Amino acid sequence: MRDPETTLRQHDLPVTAQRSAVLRAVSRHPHATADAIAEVVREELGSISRQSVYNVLNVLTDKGILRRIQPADSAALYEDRIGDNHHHLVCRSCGHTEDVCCAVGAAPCLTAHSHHGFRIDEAEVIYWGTCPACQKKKR
Amino acid sequence: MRDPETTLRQHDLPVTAQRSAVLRAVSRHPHATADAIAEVVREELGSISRQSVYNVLNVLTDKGILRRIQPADSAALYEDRIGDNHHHLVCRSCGHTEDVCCAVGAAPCLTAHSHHGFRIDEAEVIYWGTCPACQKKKR
DNA sequence: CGGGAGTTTTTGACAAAGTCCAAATCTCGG
DNA sequence: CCGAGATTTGGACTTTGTCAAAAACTCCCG
Repeated sequence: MRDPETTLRQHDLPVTAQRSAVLRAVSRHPHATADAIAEVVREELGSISRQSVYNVLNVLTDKGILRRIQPADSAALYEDRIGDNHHHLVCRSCGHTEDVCCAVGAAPCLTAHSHHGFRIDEAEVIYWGTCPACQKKKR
Repeated sequence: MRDPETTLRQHDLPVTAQRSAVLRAVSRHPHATADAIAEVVREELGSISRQSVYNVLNVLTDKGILRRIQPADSAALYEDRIGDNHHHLVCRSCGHTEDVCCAVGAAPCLTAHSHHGFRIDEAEVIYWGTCPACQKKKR
């Protein structure tokens, strides 16, 4: 992603230190929670209010600059990588999350078509499992 | 599903009024929240504590008698129908949820196989869209 | 460069959904 | 019918997030 200030201006958003720092934090820590992002931003700026982190994340998500994912049993996670319709792989025991491109090219069952009269606009896929580190621990 | 008492005994769980009533409530109201289930149970039993509803739902979910789904921006929902790997269709504006059998038989991209060293045990799919009722309202 | 209108940020209260814990109650085998 | 062990209850607490009003800031414009 290009630098935060340019990104903000392209979307007609006033540039503020908080917004730039949040963007940088998300970019460097994909799949971080709002709380984790706040901590990273504090290292850069010294301080930021909890509410501002939420304000910024909400605005950026609404504008389509960030993507929010909300796996079960976890706070919302944010990521930088948008527009490529990738999915996620989440570890049941530690929550570690990784990106996954759909294994099968066209993914026929995920095409947005109509069912039950619904107008479908997105198919969200989460693969649940156990990450390598947690597999080791259990043994 | 067979009657609640039989189901409980089959899983070596002591039969209690609360458990039976919760099972009946979920069976008759698929995709209900813990709160909604509590209300239904109160109509049957007169009262039940919030904590008991959670206790029962957790035990039943752990035993595999119920399935819990947790769509973004919603409390957890519970359902009766398990073991057939169906997916869900959720309305973005009213939250209404319906079951969907995977449109394509074998759903190749959802087969549990390994990625990044993860041991994958489930692929969860949520289709997001607008239900017929909400489509009408917007026009 | 300075002023001001309109946004953002901050602070602090509040809300929803669950969990934790200890005491009271209930279930079920003997 | 008894008692050990499991379940239910009530109340406090936690986490994640939102609301609202006041203070601070951004950026346009002269």
